[in-house]
Amino acid sequence: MNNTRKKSEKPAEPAKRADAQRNVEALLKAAMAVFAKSGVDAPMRDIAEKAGVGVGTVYRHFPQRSDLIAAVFQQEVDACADAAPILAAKHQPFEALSLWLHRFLDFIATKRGLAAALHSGDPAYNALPAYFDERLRPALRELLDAAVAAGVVRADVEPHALITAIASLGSPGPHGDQTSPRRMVALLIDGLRHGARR
Amino acid sequence: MNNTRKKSEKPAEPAKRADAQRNVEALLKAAMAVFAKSGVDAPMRDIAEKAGVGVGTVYRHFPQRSDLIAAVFQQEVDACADAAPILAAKHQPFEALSLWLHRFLDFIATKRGLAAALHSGDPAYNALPAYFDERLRPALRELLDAAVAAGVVRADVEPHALITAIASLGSPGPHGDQTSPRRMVALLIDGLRHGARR
DNA sequence: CGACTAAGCGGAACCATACTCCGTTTATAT
DNA sequence: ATATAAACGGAGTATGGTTCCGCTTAGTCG
Repeated sequence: MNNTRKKSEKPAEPAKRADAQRNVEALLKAAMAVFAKSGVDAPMRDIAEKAGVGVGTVYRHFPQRSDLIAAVFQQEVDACADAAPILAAKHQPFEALSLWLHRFLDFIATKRGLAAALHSGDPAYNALPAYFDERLRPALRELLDAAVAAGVVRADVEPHALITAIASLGSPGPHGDQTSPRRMVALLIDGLRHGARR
Repeated sequence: MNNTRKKSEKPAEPAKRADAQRNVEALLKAAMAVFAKSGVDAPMRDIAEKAGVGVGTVYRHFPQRSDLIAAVFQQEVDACADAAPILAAKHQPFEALSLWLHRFLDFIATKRGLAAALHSGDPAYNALPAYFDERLRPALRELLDAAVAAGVVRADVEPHALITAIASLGSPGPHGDQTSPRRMVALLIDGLRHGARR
């Protein structure tokens, strides 16, 4: 939880100051909370205040609002993807899969307004969907393959399709669906069992 | 093109002044142009200026920005729906269908940011998707039925599904598809011919 | 046709919020 | 302990939404 950097550190980096490091972390945490409560359009001041820093500091680390949003988003995607192997180690294949899908749904549900931001055409978000897919698809594939190997879910479901489906179930969109996303996802998961090898 | 009012006029209306009427029309026209060029987040002042009125006038007729957006949207949906019978009268069934689907695609393509607005959770937009469907589905159904009756397209395609599909092809969304929407729609239309009765 | 009246108009003024700038603070190296 | 440059904070600036109110003018009535 304290370190999301997995890639090799570029030695070119002149080693950030300790307080700067702390502030970046505080900002990400604060932003995550504020975004969840007020949506991604929440005033920057609120985030700065919640993190206990000045707005100047926010802009030092995240020159554009969209940079902050993207950073928070990536952090949460990372957390979600990282949860997959942990669940896989702790549970039976099917249960791990089911738990993770609900975990992913919860993640989507906190994204009030993020879908809107993604659709806004702002080029700052162009890389996000790819990252989204790049991280989550392999995570889900592991879980799915394990469950298929155990013969408890059918083999003809694409990870990407599942992710997309749950994402759209989780965000209320213009389709006016009022049914509980959790129920719908549960239904979807039941569907996975249908036609399993065993 | 000069009259989109189809419903019966409420006699309770105290008859608007002629200049007010003109201004509303000018505003809708200006807003349509500005939205198409700069997206639905375009500054109100720009719209007011383009329409040749003051911002106060905009707010007189459309108290909320979303009211203007909704009005423009409805007007364009009406125009699109009204195009269906005209095309049907002028062309062979398949050609009419194809032309209308492309017409619809063009409509969607001008909606930079509208999808985002719809997803924003603002209750002002809650009624729009229903209106969207209510107007366009019957229009498409006519065209589709005619084409099916002529035996040139398959019979198992739902109007709603087609509308949804084209809408998502037309708006660039987070799926990162870079392929030309026109090409994709053409493909979709070819798909409609597959399995036709004759 | 001219006066009257209120609907309608325009845009200055106000307010909220993104983003910038720069004097001050402070972590770190020597 | 001192130097120094990175980092900080928040006042300041720019932009755009929304309100308010004195002025204009369409429609009416004598």
